[in-house]
Amino acid sequence: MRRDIFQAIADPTRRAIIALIAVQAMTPNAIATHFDTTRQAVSKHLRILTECELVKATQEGREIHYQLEVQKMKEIDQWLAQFRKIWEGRFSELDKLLANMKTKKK
Amino acid sequence: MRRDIFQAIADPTRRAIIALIAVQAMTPNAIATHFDTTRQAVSKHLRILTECELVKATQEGREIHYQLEVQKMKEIDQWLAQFRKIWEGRFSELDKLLANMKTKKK
DNA sequence: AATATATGCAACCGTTCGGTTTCACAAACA
DNA sequence: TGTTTGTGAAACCGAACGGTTGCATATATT
Repeated sequence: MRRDIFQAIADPTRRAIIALIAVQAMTPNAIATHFDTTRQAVSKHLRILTECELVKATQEGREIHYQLEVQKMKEIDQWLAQFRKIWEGRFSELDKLLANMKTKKK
Repeated sequence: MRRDIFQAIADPTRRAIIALIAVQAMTPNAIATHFDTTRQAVSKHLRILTECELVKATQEGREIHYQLEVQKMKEIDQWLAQFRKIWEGRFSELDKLLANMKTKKK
């Protein structure tokens, strides 16, 4: 089991769950009504999301409320940061040209 | 085959390849030397990255140069945007409180 | 022309994934 | 106390994943 954030958000259902509970904490049953699968399948997704700490569970009687750990989402943002430099900056055009020249020179 | 960006970046080797060619375009052979797998395995990764248009191939004689399609990376950024609102804004604390109250009220 | 180099593709293999069905268990309710 | 409700865990299944080995092909090099 790899179980890192990137593997967690790879599944479209899981991304939808994340978006759902980002608004407000929800129980597995409530979440499941939004999808075309069994409650158990949703439960498995929640387990994966919990394992990589993207989601936090809070028991309340017999109900369990799952809520998004927004902080963890920052890790994706941090990984993206290195590329943001490229697509934002003037960097892009000039340096890509230089890179290509260096390659062709050989 | 799902083959969307999120599935593409789920694999750590693929993320490493992306980071590598972000700096400058590279051939499959050159890329493969950076990893502990066969050239063919890298080739398969490149195929997946190409299919979801994260990477662009340019033939040059018998060599093929793969280069990152930085634009495509923005799509991840765009998906992340909805959560950035939450983790950045004052939004977070107050609204999470309200969301919880609304849940408990029932 | 013969050989070496750069590459992709197909077949195969063990593992993981995402789903279902069945069961177990604790909390709430009658 | 018996029943309903909310939930997780286990066993199973077909599909996809990530890797390897072997082969085919086109371009360079000798």
